[in-house]
Amino acid sequence: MVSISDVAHEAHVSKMTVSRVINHPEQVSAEIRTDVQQVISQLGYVQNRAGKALANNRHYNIAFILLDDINEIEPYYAHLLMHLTDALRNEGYTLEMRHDRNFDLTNVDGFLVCGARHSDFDILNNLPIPVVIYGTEAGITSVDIDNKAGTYLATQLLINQQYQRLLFLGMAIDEPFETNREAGYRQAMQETGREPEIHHLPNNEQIAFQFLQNSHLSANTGIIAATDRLGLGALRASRHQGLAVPDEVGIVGFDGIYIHQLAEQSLTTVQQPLKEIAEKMVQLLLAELSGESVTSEYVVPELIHGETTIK
Amino acid sequence: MVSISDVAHEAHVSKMTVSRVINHPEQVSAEIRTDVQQVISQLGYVQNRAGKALANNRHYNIAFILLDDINEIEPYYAHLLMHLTDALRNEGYTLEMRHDRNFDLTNVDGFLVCGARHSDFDILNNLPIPVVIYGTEAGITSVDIDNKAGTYLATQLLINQQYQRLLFLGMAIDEPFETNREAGYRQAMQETGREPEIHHLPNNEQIAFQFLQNSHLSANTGIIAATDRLGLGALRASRHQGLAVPDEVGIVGFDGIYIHQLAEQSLTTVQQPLKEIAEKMVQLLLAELSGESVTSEYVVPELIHGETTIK
DNA sequence: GAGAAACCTGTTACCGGTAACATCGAGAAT
DNA sequence: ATTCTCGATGTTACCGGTAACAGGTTTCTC
Repeated sequence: MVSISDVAHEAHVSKMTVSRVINHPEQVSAEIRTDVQQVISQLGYVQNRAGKALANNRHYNIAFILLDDINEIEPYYAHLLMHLTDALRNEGYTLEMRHDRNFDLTNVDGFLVCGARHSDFDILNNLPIPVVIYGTEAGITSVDIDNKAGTYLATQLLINQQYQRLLFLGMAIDEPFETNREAGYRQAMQETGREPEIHHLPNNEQIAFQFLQNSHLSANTGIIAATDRLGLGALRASRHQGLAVPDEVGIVGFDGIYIHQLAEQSLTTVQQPLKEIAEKMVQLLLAELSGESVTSEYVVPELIHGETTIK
Repeated sequence: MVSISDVAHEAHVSKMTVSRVINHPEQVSAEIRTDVQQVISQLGYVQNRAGKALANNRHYNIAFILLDDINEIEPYYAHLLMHLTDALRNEGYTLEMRHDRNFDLTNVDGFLVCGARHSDFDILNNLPIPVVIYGTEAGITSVDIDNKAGTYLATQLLINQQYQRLLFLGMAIDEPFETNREAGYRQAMQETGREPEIHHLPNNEQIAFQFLQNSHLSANTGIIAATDRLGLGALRASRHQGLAVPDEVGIVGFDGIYIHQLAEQSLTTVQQPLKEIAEKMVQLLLAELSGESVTSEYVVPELIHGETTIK
């Protein structure tokens, strides 16, 4: 592996000049700068992360902490992880995965957290290194999807498609993302003078399926599900009861995890833009690391039209 | 963060003695050793990876390269990744994810590769740092599941359950894992004097579903699927045609990715023991890194009884 | 009981990089 | 012409850890 000394020697300058060309190119004369840059690309020099880490009192390593059950969220976990890694790699950082609540500070510069619950926020708020969470909570830098806007869009879609009864399948947990998804539905209903009808269930397609078997379904029903898993349960129940989807029952899920696979019909859904989320999380974390003060950000969900809504 | 110097100072010894207590404890007198160990745990000292990396001419970072389409294999990708990370973390390494064919050597000590195809092996064979692949190929250290044993078990199960016709749904690719899965089926068929019936399809539940709609199904059929996705398609087709599963049609998948979710009935399947696979991969890679010569390993698949086979 | 060997601990130098300071030459100011 | 300033580069020291060697005791050997 070629080191900064090799470059320095080859370019007949000191290591320090090479370092400057990389980190503060404006401090180096144009002539020497191009010389050195040429030698760098000629030798294929890449900075050694360990050396840089030691000199800068950094680790160039970020811990990604997954607090959700991995079985619950595999599909988007994998994608989020991939996008986070890519974004960090571009900045010379590695991503280390964890799935416990130790928040071990050794050899990491910051935390990216996914699936944090109320009970975690106290600890997260008092960590001595930067933290960015995926989700919403006052006091912690976060990136979140606009959940309310998502279900609002979904509900509007089903309203426009003339379904008479509009049902919301929510999750049986007390977390902001659930409350907000419900709020989006409520708002769309209220604006069009409809009575909301809300059921809370565990986030499981089988349970949703069974619940809807108990005479909750009828023709001309639109179902707004708080998650794709619930939406998938609704799809199965509809088909099982001989109700045509989307002609008699329309369904919109939330998350966008089943687009590529599995569903008997592809689910219309509110998709989480995972790449954008990952990039924003990394951007915020690195900004915090360089001492900037940052504010939480929201991303806009996108309605993906599948085969469970009309047209 | 407490450094080795802090420990040395507190324990009234040199840095070198502390280093020895950690890396070569047998070289230090019992008395001093316990002293130092006590100071270490008292101060909560943990080695700095960057310092260690620089001194040892290592990076303590491994690249995990995913060459499969992430959409194809999300579910087990997420789990494999988690187990790999855990195993490496125990040894002081981080795992860095990639999904391209660059095999960039900078800042990594070795590669773990998943989803490599024939065309990749030339490059992999000539990399100057250790590589362990998930799968089989002569010349490259690998960990693989015994695919043949898996389908052999699956086929035997369906034979024992008295299904008359036994169908194998294979994948339409020419890779060892496919050939071996087919071979396990063939062997079990041959040993019981049956005629194999094999169809090759793209690995997609919808395609399997449609294929089986064309009069390929009948009562008293056992289906051995080369993947869970094909198995899921078979399950849907059976149900759609009013064939009772498992009473009239028995189905066994392969991979174990749908155990926790999604299927209308849980799929009986040949499960890949991902934790064991991950641990073996890491163990082999680290052994190679310390100069030992290693040989590829196989892990034994386990039959998971779901609701698509009898009892 | 002297020399050798074994054992234990400390010292030095280095891994690759960068901050802080030192140096040097050229042009500006007076 | 002399000093001042500034821009460009080099030198030194250090980040945290470890290999290689040095030095000091103790134990063994005959």
